[in-house]
Amino acid sequence: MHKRFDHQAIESKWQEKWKENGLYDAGERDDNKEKEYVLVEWPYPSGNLHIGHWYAFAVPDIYVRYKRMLGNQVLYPMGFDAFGLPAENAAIKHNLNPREWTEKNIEYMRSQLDSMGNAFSWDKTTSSTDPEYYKWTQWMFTEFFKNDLAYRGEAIVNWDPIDNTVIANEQVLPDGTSERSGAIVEKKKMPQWMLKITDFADDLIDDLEDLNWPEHIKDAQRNWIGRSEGAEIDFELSFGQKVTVFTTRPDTLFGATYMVLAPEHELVQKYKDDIANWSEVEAYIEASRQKDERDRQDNTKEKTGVKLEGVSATNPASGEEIPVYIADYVLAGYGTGAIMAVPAHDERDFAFAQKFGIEVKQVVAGGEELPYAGMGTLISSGKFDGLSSEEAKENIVKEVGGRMTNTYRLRDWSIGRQRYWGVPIPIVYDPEGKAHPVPEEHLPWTLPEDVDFKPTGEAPLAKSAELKARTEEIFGEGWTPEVETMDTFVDSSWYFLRYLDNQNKDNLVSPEAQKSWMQVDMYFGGAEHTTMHLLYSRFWQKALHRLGLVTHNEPYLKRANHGMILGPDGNKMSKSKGNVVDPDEQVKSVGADTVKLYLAFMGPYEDNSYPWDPNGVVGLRRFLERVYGLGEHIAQEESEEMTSLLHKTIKKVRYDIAEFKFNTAISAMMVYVNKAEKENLTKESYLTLVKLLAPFAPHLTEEIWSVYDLEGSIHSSPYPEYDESLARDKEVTIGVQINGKMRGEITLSPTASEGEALELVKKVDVLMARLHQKEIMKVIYVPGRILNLIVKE
RNA sequence: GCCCAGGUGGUGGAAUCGGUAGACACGAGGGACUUAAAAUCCCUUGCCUUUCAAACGGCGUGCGGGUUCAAUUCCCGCCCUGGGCACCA
Repeated sequence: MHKRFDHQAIESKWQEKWKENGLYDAGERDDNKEKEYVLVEWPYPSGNLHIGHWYAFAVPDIYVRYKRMLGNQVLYPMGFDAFGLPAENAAIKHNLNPREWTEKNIEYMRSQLDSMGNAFSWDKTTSSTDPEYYKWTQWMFTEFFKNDLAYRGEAIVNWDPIDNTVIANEQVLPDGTSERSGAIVEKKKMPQWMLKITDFADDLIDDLEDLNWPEHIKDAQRNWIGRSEGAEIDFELSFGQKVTVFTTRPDTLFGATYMVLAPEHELVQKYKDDIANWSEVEAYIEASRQKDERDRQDNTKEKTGVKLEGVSATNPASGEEIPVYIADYVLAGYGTGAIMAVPAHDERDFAFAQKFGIEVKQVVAGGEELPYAGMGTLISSGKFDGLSSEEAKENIVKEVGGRMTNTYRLRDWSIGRQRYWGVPIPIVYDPEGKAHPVPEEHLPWTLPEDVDFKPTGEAPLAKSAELKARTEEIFGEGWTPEVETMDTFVDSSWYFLRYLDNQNKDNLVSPEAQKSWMQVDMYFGGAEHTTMHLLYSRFWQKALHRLGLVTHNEPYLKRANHGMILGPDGNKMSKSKGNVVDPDEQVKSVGADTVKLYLAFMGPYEDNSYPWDPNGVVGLRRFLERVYGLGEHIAQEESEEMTSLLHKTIKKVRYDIAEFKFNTAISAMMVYVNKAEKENLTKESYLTLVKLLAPFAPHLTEEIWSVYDLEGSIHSSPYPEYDESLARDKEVTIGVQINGKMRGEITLSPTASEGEALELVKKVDVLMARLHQKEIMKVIYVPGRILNLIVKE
């Protein structure tokens, strides 16, 4: 019989008590305890908690509580990533200040987060919009500026015409639309604040080696950074100018029969007087500029380009004169923006050469037909004939005075945003237009309030009289403020540091606090951050480390991505589809413990999506009621099997939590409860079960703990240990195969001998009938696993 | 095209080292209790053949091969789904 409990009364009662006692505060670091820093991605305060937040915060809480009960001092902080466009857009819509809107949301979300009953270290909380937080965001930016890691550069940027702002490469989706607004991204050339993430490209790849991250996440980062190993080689143009190309295949240099410059290549404009067909060339440049990024990247389209009449280049290996083209299949932003084209050994060059009637010269023997892009033996390459591609590479580069080098897909991170609700970039310009960092004494360089922030494409801070006056007052007449704000990914690139020392007025984080808590031991978060947040924050930490501002070179030791909770129909939850599951309603009807337990039970906590099943939730509620009702099965004694099963269960639950396999941990406890209900169990065993369940259902277990009048909180009690000898089976049932087919089973000690096993077979009629008058040729016996009898048919 | 992850009952999933495939939960079917319904309890539930019932029958972890006494697990070749990258030289 299930025993119902009043989850609303129980949950609010314990949540209040825990809060009163500060039970989960991280507190002062106690060096007698091992530390564990568990991080989850801080939420944007949209004003309403959704089921994804539950999945992201309540399930890791199982691990957090488990670690606490193991005796670790655990830091499990929560804060708010509160700058960004939604607040600004909501403020425009409701005609109020983004700060008001944000603060109201934070307050409300805080109460929703409390209803989860998680063991958050609220004493360490912070918010990106708190001036005491963004003061340090700005300070680090000025340090980067002083050390050439932040710079103002003319760059081709991604312009989002809906949000009216620049966005970073990482924020453009593969289909050329904006990750935020969905707008088709336009390319614009404009001055931009950039961070030199490319300086760390090699470190960002190489240091992955030592991280305990899933391989697929590392792969995705390596891919994103896109290191390719090759060489830079100089070609001389007919009017004496040198052009450098990048190639991964210097071994094919003798086969380079033409050269291509990107339409945006600076030399094209510079030497327009030398180009005989300039008007045609100019028209092509204009046309390719008009194409949006999607068209330009569509490699299924026919190649286009224009020959630069009157211009030629010299192949430095063969000495041959070769024609020069501009074509938009060569990208200005990658490599050197110029290529040597080898039609015989590159598919794209081949297609282009076919169309324009350019010579195809094979220099690598290998494939049956051209173009052949593989490696092979060199031919028609002068003194290099007969060498393998690999051998030839460096030799040829040396011969022509080139240099081996790497190039990367990764671009510097553009962080300037032409919007209001963000961290002001702490830069002022002197009357000559030179940029200066705002000195530390004037930080935080506050976000002005006197701004009409409706998006016009122009940065809203430009309209602030206060900011302008402030700048002139501090720096002098004619000085002007920078009016852009920072990408919100900057805010979240270092929040894990501020949590450690959230009250520190003199430093972003003290070395002592870092020594106590760094690095993040376990970082749970969404898969969508693999090439954005995770890459940015690794860069940030490395940049700080290079400047000697932090103690560690990498922020996160271990990482697990989780997936998404889908609507009951299997689709992504959305208001328009009407498939949104409201966690508040669920908490009200079945309770926080049940919601958490259900989310943990759906499947392993990994990058996989699960549909919400309204019936499934009920099953977990039933389980909790059975645990609650199990108190009525308490007896003076219990069977040996019950004791053994308990120890097996403890072993499995401990193992599974450590592996984030919360689903099988729960099912193991279900198995135990199912059996205990049919028999009896001692009070001691019952309370052991309750402790085992405590990380999964913190409210109900605390309630049961108090009913039995036990000291303190269950969540401060030690997690159950198991006795290996009791957890071991005395008897096991194993399968018996005849010629590899399962034909029966026998029950015996896991250490029984082969002879004993064969004796037992004789007692099984079914098996004996099969074996009748047959000779056993071979016996395979794996104790505790299988008995396989090979007979002559 | 390249890189990564995955494909198991009606559903979510389990099988930790190559050793009884389908734990646990949901759903479904049958029964008990009830005036009735809900809740709860008990039984059945991978598929197929034959059967009153069944099995000591056959099949079965995307498909086709292979290794092995034994394969969801290892190897080779495919197909499909999801994710990342992509005119990146």
